[in-house]
Amino acid sequence: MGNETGTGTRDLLIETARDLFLLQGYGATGVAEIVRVAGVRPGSLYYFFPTKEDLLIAVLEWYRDNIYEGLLQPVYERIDDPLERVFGILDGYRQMLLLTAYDQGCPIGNLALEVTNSHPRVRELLKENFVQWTDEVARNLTLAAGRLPAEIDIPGLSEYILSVMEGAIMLARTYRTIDPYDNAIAHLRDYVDRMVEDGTNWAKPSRFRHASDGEKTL
Amino acid sequence: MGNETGTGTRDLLIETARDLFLLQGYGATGVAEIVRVAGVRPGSLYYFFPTKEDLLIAVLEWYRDNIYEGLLQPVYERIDDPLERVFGILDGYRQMLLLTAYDQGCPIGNLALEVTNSHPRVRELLKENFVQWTDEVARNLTLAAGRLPAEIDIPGLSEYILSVMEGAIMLARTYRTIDPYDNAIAHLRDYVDRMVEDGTNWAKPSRFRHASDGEKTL
DNA sequence: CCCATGATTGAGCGATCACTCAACAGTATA
DNA sequence: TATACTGTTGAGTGATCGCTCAATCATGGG
Repeated sequence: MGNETGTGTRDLLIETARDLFLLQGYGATGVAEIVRVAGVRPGSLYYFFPTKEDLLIAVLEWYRDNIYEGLLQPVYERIDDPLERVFGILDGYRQMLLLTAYDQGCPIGNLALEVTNSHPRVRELLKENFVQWTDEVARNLTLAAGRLPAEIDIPGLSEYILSVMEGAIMLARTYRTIDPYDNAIAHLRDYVDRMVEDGTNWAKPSRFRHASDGEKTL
Repeated sequence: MGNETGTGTRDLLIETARDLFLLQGYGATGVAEIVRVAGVRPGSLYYFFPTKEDLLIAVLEWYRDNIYEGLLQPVYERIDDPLERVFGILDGYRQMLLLTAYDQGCPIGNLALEVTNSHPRVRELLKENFVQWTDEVARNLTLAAGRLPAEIDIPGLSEYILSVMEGAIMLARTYRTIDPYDNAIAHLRDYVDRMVEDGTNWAKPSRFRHASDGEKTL
């Protein structure tokens, strides 16, 4: 973490690229723009990063290493209840959408669909970020497990929550209104509330009914 | 639709761009590549489309005008039950993920996060495609309304289903495994099943939190 | 002092980017 | 045949792309 040696140019480039990638995407952000905003010359960038993709990797590593300071801590300072902390995290993305007028959503989700077919290391880091997010949600759900059905699949539910959030951000950014996000979180809240209040009646989602599995459904 | 006049070059360019945008994204696909794959010269493209963005607009209009043939009809031929038709549509995306080895997800979702900050007409068409998809799901849910709670917000639930699907595709493409998609659809199936099987006990998701019994929160 | 090392400079590389345009071909109508 | 209109051609535009590199600077140790 603390890069105590050096002049700070490397960190400056990572943070500049991070912000520009978030606003414009990876492909739409040129190296020339990054170095111009950072106030350095192209050679300096390529002294630290062999390619533009290595800079993207460093940005994704930054997100992975700063999830607590940037995402969790502001929520955990306000909220103690583990279940409400999960919805607090979701509310953080809501604030981001509103404050940036839907220009910024989830940094990882933005990049995920854009660079999925690129270098394996990039995909690996996208996955690491998603897994870290999911694990943190799962940790909170485990702390609230007393209120949830015993047979609940906490990792699966956590991943489901991530799916809902990413999809809802996509719709909110496209529509440029918060309604799709609020609608999705409300449904999610209802789903979780049902587990809390009626745990014994909760059916573990397991029956996979894919048409591809053969039988014609009527 | 039936462009009976002309030589077909315009349609050929739209379909070629559609396929390349789906595989590589909008920004990563160059005009030179489109005309090379289509077997025409750059001048022909710019005879029909003033800018590359106008070609993207034509592609989005194509998706809007061909949702039935490309997405719904293959499902509706197999499945009659309106509720199962919804999950049949979702299974179509599952097949796409598997058949393309996670290279192709939802064509609209791919573009949505990439070009959200571009020309208003593009955003408008992305929205039109999402709304059309949601409306079709809502139509099916309405046909199945007899099995659903009377007070259910069908448009809201339809939009929620779209959120879940788009987020699940994002995760499946990043992880390069179908598990996140199956997990999300299973949770969605469970959510809908609960409404069908226990409609009277279903509460409209809005202000339903920690009803009567002891408050543990904070 | 000298030197090694880390860091920076800035001109400039070839390739590709979206895009242009004057010339021309094909076909139908007059 | 003459005119008009729809497409097509392909060389070529300036700008920007990611990236290179020999030269230079700053700094601390021996």
